[in-house]
Amino acid sequence: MESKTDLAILGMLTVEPMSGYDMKQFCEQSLAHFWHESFGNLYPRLKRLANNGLIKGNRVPSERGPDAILYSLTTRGRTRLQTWLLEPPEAEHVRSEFMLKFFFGAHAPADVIDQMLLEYEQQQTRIRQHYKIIEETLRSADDEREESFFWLLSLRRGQLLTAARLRWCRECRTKFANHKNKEPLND
Amino acid sequence: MESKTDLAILGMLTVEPMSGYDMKQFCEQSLAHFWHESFGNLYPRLKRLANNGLIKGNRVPSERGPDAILYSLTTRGRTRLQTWLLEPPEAEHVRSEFMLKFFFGAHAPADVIDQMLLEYEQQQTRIRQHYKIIEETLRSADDEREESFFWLLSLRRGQLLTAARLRWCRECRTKFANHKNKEPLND
DNA sequence: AAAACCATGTAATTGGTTACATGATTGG
DNA sequence: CCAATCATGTAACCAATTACATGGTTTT
Repeated sequence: MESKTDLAILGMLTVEPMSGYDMKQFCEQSLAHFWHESFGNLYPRLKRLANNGLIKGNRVPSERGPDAILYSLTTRGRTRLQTWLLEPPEAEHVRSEFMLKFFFGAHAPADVIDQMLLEYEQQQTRIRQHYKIIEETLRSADDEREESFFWLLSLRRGQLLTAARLRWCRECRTKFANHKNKEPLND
Repeated sequence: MESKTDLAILGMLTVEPMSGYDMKQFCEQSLAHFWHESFGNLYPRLKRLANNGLIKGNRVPSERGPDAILYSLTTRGRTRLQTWLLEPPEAEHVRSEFMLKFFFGAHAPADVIDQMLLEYEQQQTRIRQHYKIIEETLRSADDEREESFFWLLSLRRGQLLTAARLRWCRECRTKFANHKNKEPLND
């Protein structure tokens, strides 16, 4: 009954009270490189959590649009989050269509794979720029929140991984340049 | 109706004819760091694909156990694989429970997160060793298959990413050592 | 003879996506 | 006034996991 989404919600509410809409944005801005949520999942989960007393919601007028439901953590919710943090994380079932395609890339025309790599490189470059902005925001915030220690390290991980992906991309594209004259597998 | 699993199956069958059991092993050995399949998903998919004429299966005696159904690509299957490779990969919905926990790590006792990082580091070290073995196997194979170009580059990506994760892990654990005296957030 | 591995399969469940519907508010 | 953004919600769908069931073969 309890999904990881529930825990993500509880986690986000430790940052500050949020609406479902806020959470979607928080996912896209701050958790994007390791977490994802959709509205169709978020809203029903929020209702359930409120019914179970882990969060509570108040209808409030929004500064920028129609009324929103601002949720905040209850004691039970905070406790649940803390016990979850004590459990070891479950094994992940990764599925990267990009890498699946690349792995079987011998069966595609070379320039198609090359193009795919180019777009991947551009995407990673955009991500790198995004990280830079986040880093400035985090460092310049004189909030001095305890959490910023973990937020900066999470960011750091994203930066190291993006750098590695970019390096791989360039290596690939170089090797590809020599390889390109050959035709795709004649199958 | 068609899932990515179908394409993964078609892809694996370009390597050689395989049974469902073989495919599960292939996923665990060769695609592990970017693809995952379960039996409960694989077997029904294989039947569907065979019914639709994208693959065909023959019951054969196994060298090491009970009879197996050896599947191989049909012309239609190979064509489907090739057209899929031309399409750009879909955006991925990443969900890393490990990172979710880490991001909210300020709400857990420091030594719990430290332990989590330690286990993560050990896991990545094991993966690195696994890659080393695969690399030797791939390089020493005098198959000289066209595909090995892509296989080695896929491996290379795994190695770069694992190195980045290990580096991050060590950075984290160092910073943690200084941070540890502080208590978890008093919430 | 038991344990471990080989091999295939099905049923129940579930967690989540997509698409759709609605409507308020703001900015150009 | 129109488009974009803000905001919440539901219904249909689906892909995949988990758990279960079965039984052959090899190794110890």
